[in-house]
Amino acid sequence: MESEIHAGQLRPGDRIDEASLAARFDISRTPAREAIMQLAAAGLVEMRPRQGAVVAALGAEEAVAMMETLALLEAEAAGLAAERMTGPELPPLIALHDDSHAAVTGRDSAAYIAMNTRFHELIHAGARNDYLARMIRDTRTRMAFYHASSLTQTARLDRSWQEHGRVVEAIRTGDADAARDAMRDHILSGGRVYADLVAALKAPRPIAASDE
Amino acid sequence: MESEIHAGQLRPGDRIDEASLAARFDISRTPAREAIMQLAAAGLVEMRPRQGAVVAALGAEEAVAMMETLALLEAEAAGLAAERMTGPELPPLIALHDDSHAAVTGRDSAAYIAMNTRFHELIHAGARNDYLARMIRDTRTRMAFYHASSLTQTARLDRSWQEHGRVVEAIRTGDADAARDAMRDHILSGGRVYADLVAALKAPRPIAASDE
DNA sequence: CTGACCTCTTGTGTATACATAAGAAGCCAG
DNA sequence: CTGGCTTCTTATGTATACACAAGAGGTCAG
Repeated sequence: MESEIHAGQLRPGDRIDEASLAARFDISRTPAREAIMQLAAAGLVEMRPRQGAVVAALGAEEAVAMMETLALLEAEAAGLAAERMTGPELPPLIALHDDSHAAVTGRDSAAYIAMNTRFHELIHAGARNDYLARMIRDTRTRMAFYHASSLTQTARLDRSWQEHGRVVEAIRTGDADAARDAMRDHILSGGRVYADLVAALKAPRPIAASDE
Repeated sequence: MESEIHAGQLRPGDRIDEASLAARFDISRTPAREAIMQLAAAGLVEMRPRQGAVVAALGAEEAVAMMETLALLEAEAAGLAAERMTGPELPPLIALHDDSHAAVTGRDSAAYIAMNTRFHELIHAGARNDYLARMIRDTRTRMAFYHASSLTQTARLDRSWQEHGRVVEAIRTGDADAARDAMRDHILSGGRVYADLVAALKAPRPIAASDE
């Protein structure tokens, strides 16, 4: 549903019609309405009384605020992982990082993106804080529109991989502060994501935002 | 609605019946159902398929995770406020802090709690990050049950006020790191909130949790 | 020709009725 | 007496019908 809407092509500001949605999925208006409310709760659409739901459009300030917050949350997750990851969890993380290098040299964006996702998930799990992990997930969902991974640009794969390496090393040595710094830098990627964000917000169909 | 339910006496684990809720407010089941779903989206109730909604019960690990995350978020807000609060915003914060001292010496918990809320709101506003502020609000809402302010214990008013003082001083001097540390310590209040949390989780009717 | 008012259409908000599955209670067999 | 099965109740999930408000379009007056 969420993917149906967002993998589909809906631009921010577009209206979502209950009746159309119901007809499209061959269901009644009631569950369609509930689905819209769930999207509204997730922050993907905005509901105005007596006016229905429109796909949420992020302002520049809000987008920057979300990036800033996401960097904070991811950094904390890395820091906690550095403190809390136990022995058996470390090898899989290192192995994944090593494996992902093949995707970099092979310029295989799709493979690297999948591995990147898994990489971050492993760290979230290692942080031992489900609430923090949930906030990260929610934030990334809300940014989905503007967050079409810039890892499709093969030039960024190597940079991302090196940044991952810093994170892994900090976690491996149990250096929480270093892990936080490395992850924050990774998410913000030297600040250039802000330029990407502004570019995405100005584009007629926002697609590229931050890399990781 | 949310206040109707939580200011009312509902214990975690209690079921929420759509029909009863509808009858209680003299509305149909449809809006009652929507209200329940909103509570579910806010994390206050948990919905299980074909089983209805029950008031969310926090496990010990989850409660600790939320406290840990809240401390992170509040600390960041204070740090950002130290960097971003402009001249005109500072005097009101300092004035509020000074005024609240009267509530401490007078052992007026109600007055201090109100000023405490305002105190944190001023800092959130000064952080210039609405998304961060929203996450803090949401987290506090989810903890409402276990967060019945321990500031009703007059012995903690003085400690809280002194902690506020550290935060104000750090913000006043623009020391972001100090502001973060002071706020984190304030929220966690020397770690004793964890004991409170465990106590609240064990109590038949959880009421006291953290102070601030 | 322009602007305001009226009407009509469209879609949201709400109520009610029906389908269905989960849980409880009662019954029967071992 | 106990355990399993069947039946029934109850509440959720879904569909449909109605009420109403907002916006669009047309018409009439100036």
